[in-house]
Amino acid sequence: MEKPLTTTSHALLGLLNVKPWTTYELAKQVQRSLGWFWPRAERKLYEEPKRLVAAGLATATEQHTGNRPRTVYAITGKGRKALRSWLGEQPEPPALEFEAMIKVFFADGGTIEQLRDTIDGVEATATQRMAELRTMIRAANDGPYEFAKRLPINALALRFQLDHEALQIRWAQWALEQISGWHSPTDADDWDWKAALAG
Amino acid sequence: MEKPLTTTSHALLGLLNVKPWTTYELAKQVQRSLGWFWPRAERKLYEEPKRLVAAGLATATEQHTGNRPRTVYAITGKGRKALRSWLGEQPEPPALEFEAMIKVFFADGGTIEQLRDTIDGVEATATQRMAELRTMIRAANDGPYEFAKRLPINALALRFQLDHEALQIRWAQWALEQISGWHSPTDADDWDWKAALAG
DNA sequence: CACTTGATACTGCATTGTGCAGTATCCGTG
DNA sequence: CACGGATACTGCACAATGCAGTATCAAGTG
Repeated sequence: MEKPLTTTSHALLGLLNVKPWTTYELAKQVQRSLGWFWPRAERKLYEEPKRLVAAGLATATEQHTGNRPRTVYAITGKGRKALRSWLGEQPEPPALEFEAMIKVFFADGGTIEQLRDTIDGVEATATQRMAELRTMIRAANDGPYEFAKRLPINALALRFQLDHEALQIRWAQWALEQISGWHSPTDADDWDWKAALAG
Repeated sequence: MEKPLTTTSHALLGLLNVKPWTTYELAKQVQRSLGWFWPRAERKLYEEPKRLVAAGLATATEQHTGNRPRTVYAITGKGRKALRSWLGEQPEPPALEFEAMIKVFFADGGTIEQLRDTIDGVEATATQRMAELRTMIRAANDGPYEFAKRLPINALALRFQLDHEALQIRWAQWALEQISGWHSPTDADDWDWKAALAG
């Protein structure tokens, strides 16, 4: 009995469609690229390819570096077909886990300083992630990229990530400005929340 | 031995800090509000409050509607203190799960039509979610909202959600325009991906 | 040449979280 | 009074995380 493949399975299949990888490379690559919109723990990435092999969608080749073994995974014809078919299915709507926003939403349980710190943190984190993206883009701009064919679709996804981080930065700056006149998280004086939600 | 509380525990504590809820109400409320930035399955929300009670952060009161039992949870003083303390801790960076973006990123495994459909779907989903948010805002604008004190912080979070959906719509429209001249996901002709990532 | 450090290459285990099915009861409407 | 929809849960299989633990290998340092 083969268990139905998950989104994570298909995501890895997509990576294998680019080229063969060792599990370790796969894990690093997911951190670098895929992880921006499909974050998964390293642990998972050591398990998941085995299912692809079990389903005949990939092959595993045992190799050695001296005494240390390693497994190289490659996509099969059946795998390419499964990927093509999956690309035509309706995706799940996006899911955002944003702990800092919980802290904003429940800021009435704490102080205005805590609220300010939380929003500051949002800006700092987004700024840092934006810088990481910029570094990746610079690398692609400079060196001759290994997979030139993938550059256009790569750019589509990167454009979204960039804007996503920029949105957080803009929101945080706006929010800090808004709360600057508040006395507490629940006492916004005569702040016009209706105006804040217009447009 | 009390197990350490999770982010989900604290999120529920935040809700209980607003008012007491039955588990069912809690589950519905999470779908309506908290779920936008901390989505959790209904199943979880029936389990989690028990831990709050075990830790002394909430109380559970058994009630009855005729023969049907129900549990009402309320926050305790210790719970309020735990919430206040948690609000001062560094939150995890945001995590986005965006299946459609995987399909964009690996579009070279399929056809340009699939890519177009995927991007269309992003726009449709975001448009629908935006409409849901607008409905909520209208409701708050009209009726006298039960928790007027929470309106300002509520508006901060809502503003982000609104912009988050708007970003997806704008990105999808932009992406559709970009790919309109492409022959395949890997043949973007002379499309200038560097320009797409500038700014 | 021995030694350290960081990258490579995994596995085990406890726990969180999901999704679906299943089991009731209650209430309003026709 | 039958029926559908809202209320109020539980069980179970499975997905996924996070952390600790176990090695080997390659490069640089003294």
